[in-house]
Amino acid sequence: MLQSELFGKTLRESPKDEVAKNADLLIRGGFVAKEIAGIYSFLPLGLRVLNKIGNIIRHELNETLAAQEILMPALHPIENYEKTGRDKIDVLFHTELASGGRLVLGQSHEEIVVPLARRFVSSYRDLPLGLYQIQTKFRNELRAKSGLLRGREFIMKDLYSFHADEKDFEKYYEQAKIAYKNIFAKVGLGDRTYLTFASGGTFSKYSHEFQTLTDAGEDTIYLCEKCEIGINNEIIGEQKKCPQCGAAKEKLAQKKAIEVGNIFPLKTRFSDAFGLSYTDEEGKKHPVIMGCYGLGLGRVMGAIVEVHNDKNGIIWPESVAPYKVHLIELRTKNLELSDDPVPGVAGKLYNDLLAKGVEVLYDDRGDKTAGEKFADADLIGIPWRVVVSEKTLSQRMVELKARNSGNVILVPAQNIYQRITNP
RNA sequence: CGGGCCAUAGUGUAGUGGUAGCACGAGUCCUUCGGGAGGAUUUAGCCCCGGUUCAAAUCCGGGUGGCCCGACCA
Repeated sequence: MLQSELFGKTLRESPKDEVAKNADLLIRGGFVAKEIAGIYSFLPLGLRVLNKIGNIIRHELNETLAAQEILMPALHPIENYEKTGRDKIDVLFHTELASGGRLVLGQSHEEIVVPLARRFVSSYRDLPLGLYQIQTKFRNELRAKSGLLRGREFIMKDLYSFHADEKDFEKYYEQAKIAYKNIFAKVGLGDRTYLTFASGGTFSKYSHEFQTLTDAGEDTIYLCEKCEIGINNEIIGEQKKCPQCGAAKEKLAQKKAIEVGNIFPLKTRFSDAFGLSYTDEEGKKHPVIMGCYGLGLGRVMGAIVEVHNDKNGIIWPESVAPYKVHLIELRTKNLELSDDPVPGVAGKLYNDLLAKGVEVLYDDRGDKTAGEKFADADLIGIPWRVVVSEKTLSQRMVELKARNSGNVILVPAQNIYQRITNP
């Protein structure tokens, strides 16, 4: 992508109405733009990050959980919610059809996916089944806050699993923990995201959250260093100890964290409500056992920014960075463009990297000073910065800088690919 | 939903009753250009409604919106 043509611009100053670091950096870097509180547009850079996160999730759910991706509607008939008693949930947005039918905007999709599954699931042979989607959710939060961390409209992955019995469900649930662990590791949050015990509500003793440690988080968890798990405030309040090893509350470390995902057993709560059942080998009918697994993409993106930044801007983990390489040309002073070797070398490197499948943002802007380009590169936070200038070309080299370590080396242009693929 | 702070140009700000200013951005020109360059010139603004006053960005009332704290968060 030529940066001269990129939609969105960096801002020199922090927006005055954003305190949250994630919103500040994402807005200044040109990743997102705020529409109203808790509702953001994703610009080209931000969308690329969001899609990277989404594809990591897809890969993991497809491979580890054999789940299948679908896409369900955002508009839901309220009748389905009346069947489950969730029509009274206060975060629901309500609307209606021109013909008068009442609708709600989806905040979760049990009321859609269960009737959907009922159309096709009738035998034990149809189970187990995992269905997921990545889709916009709507929650009429009383207070949106913390930038992308708590929005009123947000992209979420929601997975629903269907099982013949408890045992099969539990097996899948444990696999889901592994899949989630893999996902958070891949997006660069692995070292500070903890499986956390939370209340199971009415249908189970526990559910589990995935909590990323950050002071920007709105939850308080208790960390058991020994078990490497967290315990949610509501659980610790009841039990005063680690549910896994029994360590006393006083031995646990109190931390601020943001809930980036959750998984929980639904048992038969929704299958009962919609009559979702199957017939076993002996012709007997049983309710389907369900689990539900959520993961907020925007929230993950915000959490990554909260965790990976310095005073100059974002430091994207390579797996989710909008581009792998930020190629910067610094044109030579006192030379006509046609006499300047810099754009030619930079342009060739750009095309060579593209041909090898490397994602490159090419800062070809001719009217920006070096300082401005470097400041933008730091802010945007692409992992590898490559500078082509009169100075580097005088040594027949280009400069390679790692955003995370700050290490700078001079290498021949043709060695860049090898350097960034085997650093 | 309770409480607090706030609302001036695309962004950040100054202006506390008397002609709305500055910086950045954006446009044009010149000189610059390896860490947010300099000069010239142009562009663009008082959230909305009502009230007080000769006169309101400024004071008062009511909206709307934003941020923060709390409550809430299947």
